[in-house]
Amino acid sequence: MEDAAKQTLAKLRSLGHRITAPRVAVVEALAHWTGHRSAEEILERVNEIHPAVGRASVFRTLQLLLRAGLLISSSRAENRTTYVLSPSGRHHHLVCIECGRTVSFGECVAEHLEETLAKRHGFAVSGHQLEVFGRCSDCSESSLD
Amino acid sequence: MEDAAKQTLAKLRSLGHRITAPRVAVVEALAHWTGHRSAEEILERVNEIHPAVGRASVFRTLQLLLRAGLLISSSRAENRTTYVLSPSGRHHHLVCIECGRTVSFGECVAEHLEETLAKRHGFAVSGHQLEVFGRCSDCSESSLD
DNA sequence: CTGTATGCAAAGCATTTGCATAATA
DNA sequence: TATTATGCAAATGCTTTGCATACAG
Repeated sequence: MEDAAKQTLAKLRSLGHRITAPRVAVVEALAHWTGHRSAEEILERVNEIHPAVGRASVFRTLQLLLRAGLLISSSRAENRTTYVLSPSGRHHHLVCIECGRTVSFGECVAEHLEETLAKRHGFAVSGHQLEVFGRCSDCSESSLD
Repeated sequence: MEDAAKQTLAKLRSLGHRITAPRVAVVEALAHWTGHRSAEEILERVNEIHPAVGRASVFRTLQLLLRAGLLISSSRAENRTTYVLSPSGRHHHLVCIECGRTVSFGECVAEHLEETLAKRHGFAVSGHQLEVFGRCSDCSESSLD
């Protein structure tokens, strides 16, 4: 099993949640990719291996992971929400505002900020997401509408 | 009219889009707030002054502003997408992963990153959003489910 | 055992779309 | 005047929910 999947499941368990087959399946599906995926894509992949897992469980698991700070979501791509597993709670990517294509990158410039903000606003910070918007090379070539 | 609204409309016009009453209404509604708002809230405010403006125009205008890089969206709050006007294309905020409350902040740590990423990935960068996730003070007090 | 999680299918809703009409530049 | 934008209302899906059943701990 991928490392990210192990970490994620371990953290889920430590929060008192049960480790069930559907949850393992969703986490493994997510861990198989590096970029953002829609709930539908995740369901499809889960069903290839566990046809019995229902749509509802996928959505419930995504919500659980989101609340646990183990998953990052974005609404820019097309018209659906997309998700990336992130045991560290941090994610950084470029998003094309035209076609929704996303490209992840590693530079993290906000780690020290988390502490400052946590103190200032009384938040228990669990992570962050940096989204850089723009047009990808393909979309830049076409007209701006 | 707020400054942000003027800037936004000017940029829209310069991109070749027509300045219509519904668009002005949406932009003014957005400029009236500092935080994220849902499409429904925007529609309500617009209709208080321009009852004739329809839901579809609000959504179409939001999409237009998004593509023009003048608006930032987030999908964390509750189950709806929320929007903030941002003529600069940049936005930074804290989001509570439990109740969706958002708090904006000014520190920008990504400006120099935009250039690097633009070159490396061939993106025409138009802005960015930094979302810091966590539990707000109220939600930290309640159990973690 | 007991409380949690699941699957199914139907319900709920935010968002989009088609089309005739109206308004901008 | 030619185009672009609008309103209406219905259609479209994504996401959520109720409930009886199955399962983790």
